[in-house]
Amino acid sequence: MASFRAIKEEMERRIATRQWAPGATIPAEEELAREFGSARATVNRALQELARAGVVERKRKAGTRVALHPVREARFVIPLVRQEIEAEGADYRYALLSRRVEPAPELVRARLGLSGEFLHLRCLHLADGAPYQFEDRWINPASVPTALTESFAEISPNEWLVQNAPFSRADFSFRAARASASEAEILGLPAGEAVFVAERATFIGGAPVTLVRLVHPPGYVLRTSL
Amino acid sequence: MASFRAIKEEMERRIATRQWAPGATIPAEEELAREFGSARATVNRALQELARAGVVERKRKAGTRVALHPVREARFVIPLVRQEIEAEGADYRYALLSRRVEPAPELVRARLGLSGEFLHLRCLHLADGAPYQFEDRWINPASVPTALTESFAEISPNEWLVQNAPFSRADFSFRAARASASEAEILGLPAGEAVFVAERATFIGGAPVTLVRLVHPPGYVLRTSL
DNA sequence: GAGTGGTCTAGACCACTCA
DNA sequence: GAGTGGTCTAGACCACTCC
Repeated sequence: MASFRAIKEEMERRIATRQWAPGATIPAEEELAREFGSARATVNRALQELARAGVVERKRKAGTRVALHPVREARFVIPLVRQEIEAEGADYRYALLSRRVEPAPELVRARLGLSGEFLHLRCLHLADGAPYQFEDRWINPASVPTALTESFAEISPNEWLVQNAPFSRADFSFRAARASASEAEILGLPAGEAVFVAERATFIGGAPVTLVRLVHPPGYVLRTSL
Repeated sequence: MASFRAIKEEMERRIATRQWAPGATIPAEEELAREFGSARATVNRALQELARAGVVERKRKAGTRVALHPVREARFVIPLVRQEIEAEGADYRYALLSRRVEPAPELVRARLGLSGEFLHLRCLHLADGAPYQFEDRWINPASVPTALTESFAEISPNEWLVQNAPFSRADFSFRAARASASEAEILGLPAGEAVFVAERATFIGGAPVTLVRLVHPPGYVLRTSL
């Protein structure tokens, strides 16, 4: 009896020792199942996990090949701003700048694939009194109806949504940009300063939940390790 | 007949509509299998994927609950520059700007925890003839001795290291910055333009391998999804 | 057309954890 | 002890893709 974990480890070993060389096609599932004395489904599970990790590439009919350039994956945590700030030992404060229900602009339609009225929130997160993150958020009332009855005066949309709006898929993007006039004013920066912009769109079962743009002043660093 | 994808989507819908509320325990696999008219293994696969995505939490005997704090981690792939450029259908070119063996400056010592002579490479990656990424790299000859005999005239250190220098740990950081005078010149930008800077330090068994600083002109976006 | 991976089923046993 | 998820099997059919 061989567990799919044991089979996966043995396969990793063969790849590491180049017994299965980069670019080479490895035996078909059925043959491996015979070799390991297991069911094909078990071999299949091991191979699917390796494929997801980028160690092998699979195609029907063509078979399974050892990846030439193993794709490394990194993970990073998505912290609550508050936790991020408090972890640095700084004092966290939150301020709601505006709250409106309004039609989504083109940018939001493009990202979420939906038009109509959204709840639009703008707020500022401060660390020790200094602007740390400007949050510009659009919430889809069809997915999160209760958001319409929440004032967000005391709790940030960030924290509220974590508690009230699960999602199944999220798209992230990160870029550098020059601060717009309004962003510069809100963050207390000279116009055109280099800011770090993170954007996140979340969906639940295909329906858009929220789109948020987070703007950080210079000095902010997103870190991760592997 | 219900596919595990269809079942997963239906489950996401129930969570979205709060038919299954955050924190609530959902029916056991066997019961769901009866309801969907499928095998328990199929329901199990749908639930495992939801659990991996952080949408639900599962414990033996206790059952499956809708997660209160969905998703705390995102993953992103670390592509080779060349693949990144070619994936966009652009023409990739590489140019070595300089290659020297020299003492590590303070910044490198701080990041890698090691002083002494390093191989210092500066190069440029172009997409359709336009600067796409400026790479400033320091390689530890103690960890990668064969790097000293490689000219890097034809192959970028990026690709060469993937093939020749395994690593066991990596630290990443991402930030926005204003381009320095030399960076602006190399990338063909006005001085002070907002650039996206990625930094990566890699280690093998505790010994530093390489430190690289990658600078991208405005317009570059790091994407990931979950 | 044929080979290979993708998925589903029905049943079984195991492992963990709660009461 | 008992309930629930975790995994495995043996067999089947399907879907994609190469030839």
